[in-house]
Formats: sequence, C-alpha cells, structure tokens
Amino acid sequence: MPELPEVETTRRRIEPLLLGQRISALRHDSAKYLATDEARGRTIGAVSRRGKYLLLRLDAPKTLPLELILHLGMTGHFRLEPTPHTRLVIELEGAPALYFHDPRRFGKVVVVRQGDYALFPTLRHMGPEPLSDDFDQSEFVWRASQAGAVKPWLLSQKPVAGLGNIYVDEALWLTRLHPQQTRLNADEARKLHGAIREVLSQAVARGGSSLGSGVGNYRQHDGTQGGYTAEHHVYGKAGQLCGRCATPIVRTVVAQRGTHLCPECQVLRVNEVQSI
DNA sequence: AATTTCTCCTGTATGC
DNA sequence: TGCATACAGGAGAAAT
Repeated sequence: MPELPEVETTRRRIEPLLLGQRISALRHDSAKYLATDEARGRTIGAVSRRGKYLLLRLDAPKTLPLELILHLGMTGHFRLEPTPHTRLVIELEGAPALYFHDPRRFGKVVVVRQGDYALFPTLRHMGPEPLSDDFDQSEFVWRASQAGAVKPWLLSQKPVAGLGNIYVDEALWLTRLHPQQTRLNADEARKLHGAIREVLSQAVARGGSSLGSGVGNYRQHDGTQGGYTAEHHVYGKAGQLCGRCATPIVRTVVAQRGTHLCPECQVLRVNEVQSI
C-alpha cells in the first residue's frame, strides 16, 4: 500500500520525466478525475509530495498556478505503457506519456487552484512531515498524552503525515507499544517519535515496500520494487518469531485494519486512574 | 466533538 | 474443476 516511502520513491522517479514538460492532455475514463481539462498547455513547474499525496504544480504565463493532486490509493502506480487498468494518461508535448495504472480504482486525481484543498480534508488537516524539522518532538509528546488508541490516531494523518498500515505496525513494534494503547506517557511518545523517523527514513532509503505478487504489488514505472519488505519485523510476519524475544508474531484486527504485533513485547498498559 | 463503522473497488486466495 | 465468498486497506462520509 503506498505510504510515505512509496510515494516519495515514486516522486523521485517520475520527477525527471515530468519536470519542465508541457502537458498536451490529461486523458482519463473516470468522473472522479476532476478539472483535468484545465491542465492542458500548462508546464509542470514542481513535483512535490505531502504525506501520501503527489502534487504537481502547473504553471502558465500571467496566471496563478494550478495544482494536480494525485493519490495513489491502494494499487496506483505509473507505467510507461497503457494497461487494461490505465486510469489517467499524462500526455506531454516533448516527452513520452506517463500512464497511471490503478486496478482497484482507489486512486484520485484532481486539478485545483494551488493550495485549494477543500476537496481533500485529510490534506487540509495533515500533520507535519515526519522527516522534516516541522515534526516537533515536544508537540508530538503533548498531543500523544491526550490521544485515544495510538494506531488509529497515527493513521488519521493528523499527528504526523504519511503513515499507513505497514509503517504504523513497524513503528509500534520498534517502540514496544500496543496498537490500542491510549494516552502515551512522555517516554513512550518520545520513543515513538524517533521510531517513526527511523522506520520511514530507512524505508525511503530502500525505495519502500512491495508486498505479494498480486494486484496490490507496488512498483515504479520501470518495474523496480521496494527493498524495505525484507526489513519488516511484524507486518506480514504472523506466525514468525519476534526478532527480539522469539515469541510468534500475532495478526489481529484494530480499527478495521490487519494489525501485526508481538504479544510479548507489545503489552497494553492500563492507564492510571485519576483520583477525584 | 470525537470515535467508530461503512463504503468504495477488483484481483487473488480460500472453501466447498 | 468450478463457482461463490472472503479478503486486502486509504480516505471520506455516515453513524454513533
């Protein structure tokens, strides 16, 4: 599932194909892809990322920039050739077209005025980028002390941007926190802050994770797969032994998501009851 | 208001 | 062998 490391890897790989190119057309087959006609004739001035969203700045002389917002969803990735699951074609005047392939159709593409995220509440309320200086430890510690169950809290994108099911499970294992732990103490939150940065930076360095061989398999336009899958400690490891204590890893469901944890290392701590 | 549940979508795996 | 069903999950809406 494309999370921050996969989206960042995609951004880096498609940037040289798109930057400075002029769009001749955005062809698509879905009513979900809004205002794409407005991109015609514009030049791609920046290829950036916010959380799990790709953002292309679309420039034109004497007008304010537009922005193409693209979310890879569950199965979206780019190809250099059309497929039966091509949902969007980015046609360029002076370069080969890029094909957005998305079998499960969870991806989204919208062209908006730059910074107008009214259609994307998750983007509008998104927390700091985890690998930037904006990810302030003391603020994270404070917010974590007030939060409900830590896994759904992290998945909301509000405390920090870009985490999904894989990297939440990995960061919680590293921190020895149970996914349903509430109201983290300062020590737990500081460790989690560090673990999030550690897991995501390592995953970016290895080009993200690629799971399975089926429809959800994530790859780059040139077929490159992520190398971080081999570094997973819990995700997809049910029944295998914990790397720290050799207890078998367990798969459960938390917040409607498959959740992987070590039942020995990650024990739910009962919060102290405030006396009246 | 915050948290939980439901929905979208389709290829693959499982079960009878 | 073949058909039916369950499953994967990010994000937004709906429900509680």
